Parts: sequence; C-alpha cells; structure tokens
Amino acid sequence: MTETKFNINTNEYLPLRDVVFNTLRDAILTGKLLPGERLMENQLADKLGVSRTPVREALRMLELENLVELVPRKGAQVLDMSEKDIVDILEVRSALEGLATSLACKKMKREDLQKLKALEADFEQAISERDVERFVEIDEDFHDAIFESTENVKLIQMFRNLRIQLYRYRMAHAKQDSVMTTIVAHHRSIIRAIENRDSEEGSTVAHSHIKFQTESILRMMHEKQ
Amino acid sequence: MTETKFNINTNEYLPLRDVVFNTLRDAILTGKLLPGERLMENQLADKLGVSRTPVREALRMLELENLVELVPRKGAQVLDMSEKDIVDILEVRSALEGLATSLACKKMKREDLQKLKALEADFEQAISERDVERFVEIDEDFHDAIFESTENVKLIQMFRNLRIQLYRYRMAHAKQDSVMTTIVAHHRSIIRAIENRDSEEGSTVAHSHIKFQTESILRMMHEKQ
DNA sequence: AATGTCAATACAGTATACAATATTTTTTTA
DNA sequence: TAAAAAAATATTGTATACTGTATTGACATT
Repeated sequence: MTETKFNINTNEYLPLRDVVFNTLRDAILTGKLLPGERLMENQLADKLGVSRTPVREALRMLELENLVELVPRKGAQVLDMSEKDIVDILEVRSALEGLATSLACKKMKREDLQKLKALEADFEQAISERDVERFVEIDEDFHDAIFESTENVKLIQMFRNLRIQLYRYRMAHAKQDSVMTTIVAHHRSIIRAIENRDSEEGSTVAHSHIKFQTESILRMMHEKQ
Repeated sequence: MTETKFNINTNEYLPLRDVVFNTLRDAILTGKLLPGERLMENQLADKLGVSRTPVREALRMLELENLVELVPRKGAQVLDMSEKDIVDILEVRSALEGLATSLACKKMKREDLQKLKALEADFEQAISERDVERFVEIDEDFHDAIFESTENVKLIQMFRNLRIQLYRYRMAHAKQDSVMTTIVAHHRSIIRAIENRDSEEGSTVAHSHIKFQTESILRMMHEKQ
C-alpha cells in the first residue's frame, strides 16, 4: 500500500517500557485509570505480562509528564488536577502560544499556511456533523502546525507536555454550546495574522484564544459541580 | 550545632537513583563529563559502587532534563548543544520570563520586593570584588524570586528546566566585560516595573533582558572559536 | 587490499531474587 | 472496649542473573 523507497527501516522495535508507558498513559487519559488511583508495580506487571523493571521505568516517564505522582517508598498514584493547576498550565500555554504564533507570522512557509487554511473546511464539516472528537483532533493539528512552523524544538516539546496534561479536559470543553464556532473564528484571526506577517497581532490573538479556552474550561468545571 | 525544635524529620532518605542523578548531573554541569561522552551503565555502577538499576533510573532522569541522550539499545551519552539549541531555549525562556515578570508586577508581595531590592547591594559587591561566581548565584536568586512570586508551579518548573540546560554557559557569559553592570541595570528596570505594578513594562523589560543575554552568549561563543 | 562472513565480546533490555521499609492485621494490655 | 504493641503482609528499593542484539575483530574469500 504505502510505497517506500529507501525505507531505512529505522526501528520497528519498541522497548517494553515504552509499550507500558503508552498503555498506562492511554489508560489515564481516557479515564480507565482515575485520579488518586494507586499504581502498584507488581500488580501492573502481572496485568501487562511483563516484569517490574519496565513498569518502574514507565512510571518514571509518566511522572515526567505530570500524569502520575511518585513518592519514594510509597509508590505511584494517578495525579489529580486542581482548578488552579489547570489555570496555571493555561497561563503558561498562553505565553508559549503567543510566542509560537508570533514566530509563525515570521517563519511559516506559504505551503504550510495553505494547509492551515485547508483545515477550516474540516472544522466546518466536523461542526455540521456535530463530531466533537473529530473537531478536537483537527484543533490539535491546527496548533501543531503553528508550533512546528517555529522550528523551535524546545518550544514544541514544552507545548506537547502542557497539552498532554490537559488532554482529559479537551472533549468536555469543546462540547459546550457555541464553543466550537468561537474557536473557528479565533483560528481565522490567527490565519489572517500569519497571512499579513503581523507578529504583534498574531501574539495578541493567540493570547485571547487561550484566554477564551481558560474561561470556557472553568465555566464547564463549575457547571459540572 | 543546629538546634531543631519540632523537626518533623521529613525524610533524610534519598533513593540511590537520586544520589546517582545528582552526582551525574553535577559532573555534567561542571564539565567533568563532556558532551558526546558515552555513559555506560556497568561502568558507572562500578565507579559509584551501586548496581545498574539506580544508574539506569538516574540516566532516564537526566534525559528528562535534556542533559543526556538515550538511544534504545545503544546507550546514553552526554548531550551536546548547538548554537541553535541555545537560541531556542532562550527564545522560550524569554516568553516565560516575560510572563513571570508581568505576573510579578501584579502579585509580588511588598516584603518580597524588598528582598529583591536588597540583592542590588549584593550585586554591586560581587562586581567590585570581581566575584563572577557569586554574581551568578545572586542572579539566580533574583530570577528565582520573580518566578516564585507568580505562584505558578508549572511556570516555575519549566523555568528551572530551561535554566539547568544553560547552566554550563552561565559563568563564561557573565565574565565578559561590562556584562555584569548591564545585567544590574536591567534588574533595576525590572524592580522599577514591579514597584509601579506596570505589567506591560515588566514584560517588555524582561524580554529585552533575555535578548541581551542571548546576544551576549552568542558573542562569547563566536569569540571562543 | 577490499569485501564478506563468522565468532567473540560488550552492552542494553528484561526478569527475578533479596533487602528494607510501609502498611495492615492480629494480639496484648490497660 | 480502646489503645498500644507486635507480628504478618505488601510494596518499593536494590542487586544480580539472564537474554538478545549491536559492535568489533579475526579470518576467509575475491
């Protein structure tokens, strides 16, 4: 199917720790493992059919992503997130998003901008089909494209790290009335700023985009209670 | 010697992995382990008198801090940093520093501001004594104080992570002529912005502070060659 | 001499065994 | 019966043993 010329076959191999890591991360992000739940090495090892060693290493990787908390000699548990944590994360994300967008205004290639524009139609379709999951996916692509265009590896890395931490809230947020259409409107403004190579404007719009997201997530959390 | 009332004795205990981590990190940051150097688990375990297990875990922790690179089935080596890496890091740091300073303008307690001001005298003394090491330490305290005042745990965490990565360059940078006095001048502007509770100004000054640092480090690197 | 093949070696990946410490349960004592 | 002490158990920390894969070097082949 996929034609591969000179496929250097760089590693089909995944260490078990990565397999375990992916499995546990997915379980946490999809809510199969709940905040506060204890993660015991033996138990996980048995369940996954591996030894404790890769489980331990996977747990440490999860700690790096702030998904679990490790207390020496006590063990690991799935981290819960307070409202303040969410606000803190979004505050940092706003700064990063501002930087990324302003850099995108300077550096994004024309073809990549075209791809960004093409996503608009996908957004509209997802909205009309009320497909929140799809919408959220495209939203990820949109922001990914902006960060990628900065060509700043550290920036991309930090952004991904923050995003993972809020992954659990992304769906519920977008489900709210009119949130999706507002997001699309913001995206249009961002695209316009990039088109005009207006870094100042890009940064400003990005900030207000995240500000809206913050308010929306907070509103959702308060309603839920 | 040290009188301890109600010493809750919260863990004198450090897991071996942390001891190894600290040891290796220190060795990397002080240049005892050089970029590109291979870190072999057996060898390190023997040298440090522990087993491979804590060494492996320490290496993974170092990877998180971007101090070593881990290639599956190949092993670890001390990461080298290109000029681009440094610029990338400082670009992100600039955004974080801008956010932190603008938050400090809003949130810093008066007493903490006083402490910040008190550092000025220390800076002057370090300069007059040509004590670069001391100067750099106070500089760390200064920026730490600003980030602490934001009360944003994620922001502080990311800042620390970035700072560690540039630790190796901090001394050489400050050693250059007139750099220290310029830094102190910048700090005064930052303090003034916080005093005036002027977030906009704080953010701007912070950005130009890091911009100066970036240029200075780059200049140094080019001269060195 | 250049290239290819094979064996030897070194290394990381994984599993397991043992040690130390928390936690839980049971027993003792008031 | 409640609290304290002790024992039992569960769990993490560390060491070691084993496995599989790269890497290296010797040797053979061209």
